[in-house]
Amino acid sequence: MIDIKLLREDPDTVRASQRARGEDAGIVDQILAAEEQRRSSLTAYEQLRAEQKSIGKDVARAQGEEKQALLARTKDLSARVKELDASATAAQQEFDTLLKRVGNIIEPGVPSGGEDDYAVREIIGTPRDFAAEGFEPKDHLDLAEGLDALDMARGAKVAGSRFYFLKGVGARLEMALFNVAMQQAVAAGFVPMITPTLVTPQVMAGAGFLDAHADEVYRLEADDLYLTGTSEVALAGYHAEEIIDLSNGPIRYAGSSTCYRREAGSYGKDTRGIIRVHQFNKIEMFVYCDPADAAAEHERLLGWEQQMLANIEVPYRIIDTAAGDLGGPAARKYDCEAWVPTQGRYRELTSTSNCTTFQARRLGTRFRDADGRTQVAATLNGTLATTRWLVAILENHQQPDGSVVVPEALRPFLGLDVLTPTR
RNA sequence: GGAGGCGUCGCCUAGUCCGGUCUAUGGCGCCGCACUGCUAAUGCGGUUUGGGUUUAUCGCCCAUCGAGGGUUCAAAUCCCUCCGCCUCCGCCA
Repeated sequence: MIDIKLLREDPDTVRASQRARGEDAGIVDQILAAEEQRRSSLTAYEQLRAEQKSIGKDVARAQGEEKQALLARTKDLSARVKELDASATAAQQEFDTLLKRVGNIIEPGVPSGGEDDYAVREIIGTPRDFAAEGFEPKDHLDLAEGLDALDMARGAKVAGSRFYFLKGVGARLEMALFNVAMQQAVAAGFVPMITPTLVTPQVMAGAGFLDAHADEVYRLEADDLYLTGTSEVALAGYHAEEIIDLSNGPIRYAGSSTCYRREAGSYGKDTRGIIRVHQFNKIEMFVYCDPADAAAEHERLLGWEQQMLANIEVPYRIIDTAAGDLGGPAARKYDCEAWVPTQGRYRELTSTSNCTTFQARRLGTRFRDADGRTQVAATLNGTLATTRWLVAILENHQQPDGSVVVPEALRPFLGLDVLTPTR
């Protein structure tokens, strides 16, 4: 949720942000009208309510006929107060509904447009030339099956399409990767967290995942809970309705969780292997900080992602996601995309978003600034490792015989230098 | 799953039985001022959060006693539902 004060004082910035996202700029005027309505009906209610309370005190003191007269008056008043209360509540709801439809104000410099209008910020490393090496690279599924590291067929048997078993060295590789990620996070001062993967509707909505992403989310109707698609959700809810202490700098959490995504509307896309699956694991960085520090913290998160990507030694690029592809809560988003040789293109491995105060405002997470006043905190998130990283590791480090060289940084955690095919 | 107890503005706590004078008591902590050679002690004042009004301030008003409903002219207080914590019983990885 954006700041109504900003919308009131600088509606043009909000309109420009909406246009860059390809969304309705006209909503700004609707909100201003609804806000006007909200305030006037609230004032009307409060005035009458004050009168009612004041007469209430007289009632308590009065006796006999005087008391009866006051009671008659205040009975009538009571009914009118109820009416005004109802209309003030309705105006507030109308206003809230409209305000929640506005995405976060994009940061200056974010490219306008949709999914394909990203700007490439940097390209790191060079893809291997398999032709020059004299062999055709296998895709991650062929490699993993050769290593007996992945069982898609039985995943489908047990849970349906887009489910899988990581097996043997596949399971070990993921655990090694996650251990490296957690070790790095702890060294950087992050507090490790293993989070709930089921959350209440309030938390899911507060984190911003019931707006545009509602189709993506699994819901457990019998219990009125949602399965989270990232530990960001639980970590955003962690300090909901709290005033947190940021006087010692940002609070940084490294969340580890299984992630669940319905992948609705992606039928036929990425059906091979574990690029796009309903369930995977992830280590996620999540930060609460002073909004004034948020842009700098965003760069730091990107830096930690890059440090982690360097550990797996794959070529990748960094893109500055276009406004229309940001999702509601993000003001800016950088994705790191690794080169996938058999696809001849870059695929997302990490994503770091600066949500500024958007999430925290809705969740009620505030801090005390230097003047002792409460202010809405900023939240940011970024990926440190996911199951999908295995795709990039396997494909980029494969050898002609189907074996895979283990990146140096993973070896101490995996206990293997090379993964060798079993068939 | 069953029975009982509890939930008050940072922490502790009074108030709930019996609705109105609660503008929620007191202590601790914290902040400011005064006093003091310094510290301590002492005294005085302040100290939930959100919103409205005004906006340079002061101020005034509304809401907030776990959450949401209800009864009533009036609810921390009475009723209902839910949540959380504690104790006991039952069941079970």
